[in-house]
Amino acid sequence: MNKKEILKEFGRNLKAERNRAGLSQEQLAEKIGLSYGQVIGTIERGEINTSISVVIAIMNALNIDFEDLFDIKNLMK
Amino acid sequence: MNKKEILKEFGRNLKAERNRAGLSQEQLAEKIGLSYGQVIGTIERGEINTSISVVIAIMNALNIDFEDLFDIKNLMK
DNA sequence: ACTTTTTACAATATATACATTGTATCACAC
DNA sequence: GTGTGATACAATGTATATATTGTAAAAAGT
Repeated sequence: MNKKEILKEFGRNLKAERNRAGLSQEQLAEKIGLSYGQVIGTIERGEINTSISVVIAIMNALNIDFEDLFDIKNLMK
Repeated sequence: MNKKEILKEFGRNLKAERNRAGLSQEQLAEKIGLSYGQVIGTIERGEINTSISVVIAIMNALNIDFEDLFDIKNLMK
């Protein structure tokens, strides 16, 4: 699994989890301290390789684990 | 736990896991496709907020889990 | 003591994430 | 059909991670 694929799957998972939590991109952005919801959009589309601190903030905000965002079994391939 | 503390603990854990694997900063950098070992040094000192793809590459290279690098219980506080 | 390896630290250049604003489209409610 | 909220997408500026090279010091081995 290459970097681009990892980021795309991360984006898909994030979108699903965010919707499950009933939050808009804007609401999630505010919750984790990002200035604007557009950033969440770019992450969900797999366009940017965001920082570990943002990922952790997302995990906290949505109350989910690393495994909910990244499929470990696939990562190792 | 704020961002700076998270990055510092991440750095400490990374250093411990890297030593456990018997790799130098330089060797780990090469293994995960970073150009130079200095970058590993800055991560271990908690100076930079690196990308999720680098963290995943580290997990693969050292054959460890997210929990080995970040203490989930503390992150939530 | 000497050599070798590893790590720390500094400086500069480049790539890219993030901030900010604006526009357009889509979906849904009314 | 109109209005409203959510998302996609573009452009520009700023902040920061990474690339690259160099020097120094600390650590480890001989």
